[in-house]
Parts: sequence; C-alpha cells; structure tokens
Amino acid sequence: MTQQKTDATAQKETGQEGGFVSDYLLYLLAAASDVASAQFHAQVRKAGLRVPEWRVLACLSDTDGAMITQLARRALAEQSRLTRIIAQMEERGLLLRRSDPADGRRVRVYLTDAGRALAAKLVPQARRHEAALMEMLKGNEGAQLKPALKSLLAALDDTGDLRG
Amino acid sequence: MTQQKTDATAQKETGQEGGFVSDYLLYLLAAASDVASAQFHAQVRKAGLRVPEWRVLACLSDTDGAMITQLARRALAEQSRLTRIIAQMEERGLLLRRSDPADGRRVRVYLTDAGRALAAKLVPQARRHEAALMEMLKGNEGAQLKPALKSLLAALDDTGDLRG
DNA sequence: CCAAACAATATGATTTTTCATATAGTTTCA
DNA sequence: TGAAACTATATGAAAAATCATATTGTTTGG
Repeated sequence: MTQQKTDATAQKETGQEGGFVSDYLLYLLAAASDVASAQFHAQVRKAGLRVPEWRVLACLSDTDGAMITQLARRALAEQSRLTRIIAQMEERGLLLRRSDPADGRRVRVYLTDAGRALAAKLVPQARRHEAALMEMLKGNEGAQLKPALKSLLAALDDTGDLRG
Repeated sequence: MTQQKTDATAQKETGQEGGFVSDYLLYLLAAASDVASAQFHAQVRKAGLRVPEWRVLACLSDTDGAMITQLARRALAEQSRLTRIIAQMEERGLLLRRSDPADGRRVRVYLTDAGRALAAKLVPQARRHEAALMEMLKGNEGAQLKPALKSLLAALDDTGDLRG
C-alpha cells in the first residue's frame, strides 16, 4: 500500500485527538512500517521487483544458498508463497535452485550473476534510503528506534509463549 | 502471516550473524510489526474478524461516523479495499453507512449496537495484549519503542517529500 | 530393514488485494 | 451559470496471498 498520511496527521484533519488507536503499539508498528517503507518500495518496483522479491534478493545477498523455509522466515512470507516467488525469480534468471545433496528435501537457492548484479544495485539504494531516514531521526526519540525494535524482537523470539 | 521466529533467532540456526538485513530499519519495522501482531491477530480471527475488519472496528470505536477515505488511511488499507470491507461488515450488521447530508460524495460509517458490542469486547483484549507486550519491554531499550515510533511517524508525516 | 513419524517443498482451490477506471457529487471561476 | 477540475466512493478484471493438503525425502524405534 502507499499510505500518504498517518493517524498523527489525520488527527488534525478530523479533530480527533487521543483515542485508542493512535497510541496503540500494534498500530504504531504497522503504520511506521508502512509509511517508512512506502518510498523505498516504490524504488523497488521501479527496479522491476515486487516487495517480497526484493526481500528474497536481500536475504540471498546476505546468505546465498539459503533454503526455502529460511527465506520464508527471513523475508516475512509464507512458505507456499515463497515457493512460487522463487519459481518466478528463477524463470527471470535472478536465481537458481538446487536440491541439497545432503538432504534431498531441501532446496537451496543461489543468486545468479544477474541476481547478484541487481542486489548490488538495490542494497546500496536501500542503505542510502535508510541513512536518510536515520538522519531525520537524529536528535529525536527516533534515534532509539533500532535498539528498541531489536529489543522487542529479542523479547518475542525467546518467549515461545505469547505467540500465536 | 504467522511468523514464528525472526532473523535474530534464525541467525543462531543458520550461523549467519551480521549481514545487511538483520540490522536494516525497514526489516526491523516489518518484522517487529509481524511478530508483535501475530498473537493478537489470532484472537481477532477467533472473534470472527479479519485483521482489516478489526482495524476498522477499532477506528470507528474511536471516531464513529468517519468516512471511507479516513478509515482507509487509519486502518492502513487501500480505499477500494475499504469500500468492500465496509460493505461486508454492513451485511454482517456490524456497521451501517449513510451518505453525508452536507456532501453527497461522502459515506459516513457508523457502528451498530452489534458492532459496538464487538468493539467493547476486542478493544480491551487489545489493551491487555499491549500491556503484556509493554511489560516485556519494561527495563529494556524496548521501553523507548512507542516514543521512537511516534517520532518516526511525525517526521515522515510532515516532510511531504521523502514519500512515494 | 521397515513402518511410522517427521520435515521440506509443491500445488489446487479459494480468498484477498490491487490496479485502473467508472460513477457521482462538489467547487471554482470565467 | 456552467464547464472544467477536483473529490469521494464503487466496481470489474487481474494479480497476489492463503489454506489445506499432496508429494517427496529423511529419521527413528522396533
């Protein structure tokens, strides 16, 4: 989605301060993710990729030869979806699949030269975009964002309970 | 999606520390949102709602009589999607639509008693879930999460540029 | 060694979401 | 006033995502 304004601004327009939603953690997280990603995702699409494809590409550029299940987790996509995304990206020549000799169930995914080239273009773009965001946050409470997010993820990861 | 583990944990399994993705702001935001929401969203579905429907319900319980466009922005959904969600929720008797007498283009959406009752059940559930999350973060850097997210949203909201 | 249990990936059917655009109502201003 | 520009919502067609389950390969215990 390409959100334009978030609730914070919307409040001014609707005269609706306070309320449950605008201070609700899960809303803040989802809205922040949406809004912060919107612009970069536009760049991704200009580069001819859908968002999940970009995520796969980025993951592979970190860990070439990952298996489908790992990629699904790391790219925040469901397994059956990943299978299809990988198939499409393979057709486009961005990556290739090889079954793991050590365990025939596993499919390992490798970037092709074309895939690597695309990653080499997009990852730096992502870094620059991130740097611009971080720059905006410098001096604010926003500067604590990454550590705060990591702390949340760490907390959720190791209490297997609390999860659906 | 129902993510189980995030990259932080995955690293241990894959032996893959560092890398671009695991420290990338947009990844941290998306992952945190996914993982933190997963459990509550399961409760939402048990209550017979899809996630976007829950969001609409929550927004309306804050601002009854909102218009479709406002709801779309606040519920992080696209307008045409919202139109259909509203239609479905109306069929289920959770809300009703009335065109704004002052401006016939606008459709104002109001909760029915049934809708209000459902919100009265779910909003407290959401609050409790949020409280449990906040409790986990108490003492960590995670405690800064909400202010940090609000700061990001504020920064993005009022630089109309930087957006796609 | 074999059957049962398990694990990784794939696939068909369905549902959700998006995209483009149509429709209807409003404002502006010449 | 009335045509052009604009705004809000709706809708058809297409693409994307999900769910349940099938398929294939591996491990484990008897």
